[in-house]
Amino acid sequence: MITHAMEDYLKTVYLLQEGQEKVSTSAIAQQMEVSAASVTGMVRKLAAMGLLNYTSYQGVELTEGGKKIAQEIIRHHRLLELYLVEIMGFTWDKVHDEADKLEHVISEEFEERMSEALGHPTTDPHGHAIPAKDGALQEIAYETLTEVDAGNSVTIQHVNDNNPEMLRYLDQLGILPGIVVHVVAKEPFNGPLRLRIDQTEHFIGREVAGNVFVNPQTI
Amino acid sequence: MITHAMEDYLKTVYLLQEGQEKVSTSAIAQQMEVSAASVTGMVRKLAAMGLLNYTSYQGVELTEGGKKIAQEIIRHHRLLELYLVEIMGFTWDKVHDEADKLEHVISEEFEERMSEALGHPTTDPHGHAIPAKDGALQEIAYETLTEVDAGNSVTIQHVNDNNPEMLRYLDQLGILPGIVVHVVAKEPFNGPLRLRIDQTEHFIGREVAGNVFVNPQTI
DNA sequence: TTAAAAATTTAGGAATGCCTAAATATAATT
DNA sequence: AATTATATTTAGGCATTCCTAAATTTTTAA
Repeated sequence: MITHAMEDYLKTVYLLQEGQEKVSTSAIAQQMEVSAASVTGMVRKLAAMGLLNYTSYQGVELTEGGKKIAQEIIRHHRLLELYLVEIMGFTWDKVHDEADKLEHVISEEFEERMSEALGHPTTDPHGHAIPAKDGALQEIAYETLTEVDAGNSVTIQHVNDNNPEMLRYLDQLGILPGIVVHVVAKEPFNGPLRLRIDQTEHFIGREVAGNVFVNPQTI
Repeated sequence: MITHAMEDYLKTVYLLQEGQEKVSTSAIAQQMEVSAASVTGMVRKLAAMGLLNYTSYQGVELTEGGKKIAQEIIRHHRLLELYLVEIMGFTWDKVHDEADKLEHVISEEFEERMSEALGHPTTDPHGHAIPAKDGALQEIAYETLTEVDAGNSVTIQHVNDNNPEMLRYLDQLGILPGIVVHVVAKEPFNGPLRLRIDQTEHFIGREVAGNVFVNPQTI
């Protein structure tokens, strides 16, 4: 039987797994804000269930079965986020926490009816891809704004969704998925980035910039 | 800290409490499908938290604090049921189970946005009253169809929502809240009831009739 | 009123999921 | 290669929520 906690672990491993193949227990612990010891215990259980492969001290890797469950939960989460914004009128900073709770309890029918109401969407309000039903999610490892050299224009792809305050700030600046941003300059010593969006200039710090993922191609 | 299990206990006690003042542990156990021993344990904990009054062997009674939490959960449940039917297109037999899971995890904002989308409704799809925010729920103890004498007409008030199969059956017959039913006859030895709804006659068993609550007043 | 039946509680235990502290394995550095 | 630092696991515990079986209290009935 899959518990909510197990679903959370599988989701976390799935999202951390992008790029790398093996995920360390400490990375999981940090992401989930639980102790490393707790992760070891849970990972053993999930390995015994065949949902991931685990070798002591070597990290974990999801099996196909584990991936399927993770994708299902991520689909729930992202559909919920979009539904909350588009249909229910939530602001985009509030939906992550709400979706984190709801993702574990909604039925397949609930999922399907949300998808229908939204016209079977493919991205959530923060720009993350919504996995298709039983379809893999292949998110490209975009670079963040901090990595863009001055003088280049980029398109915002997605932003991290777990910090409501930062989301409100980004919304205020108009830094939203799909928007084109020109990086005018980057101040040295981890100084602010000077951005131009639609003739308006903004200065944002490196921490914020590191949470904004962009498409390197200029449009 | 209030857990989901505690919320379920408070909700159950609240609904059982209507009419009587004290609720026995065995009644709670039967309703929740857990052992009587489990109820004793939980009831002690809830009493220690000041959410209900409990005397050994004498049953329990919610305090004002306990009532408030119960009402909140019942409001969630019934708003969810109506939202699922009216906005999301669920059939009325599916919404009870979905609402039972969701009622514990939705935020106050989610509750408020549902209420708004529904125009601040006062009854759910099965005819149960939706408690107002911080408002008491006073459900009159209606009689069931089994108690109506032959020859009388009654208005369906509400139906029990926990048996999907029975709900589909009632829907098929058109036995829905607000509908007027004439009890033509009642066959002896716990035999069927002969009903007339809009010129059409139906025969239903006593078990079903016992789950249909009606208003004794003829309209 | 006393014995039997029913209801309720107590005792002891299991599963889940988290924790801290101590032990051990791996990686990095001199 | 030895030592230090870091990462990971093991051991032992705690809270929650359920269970069964045995003991106790209350109710019912002879």
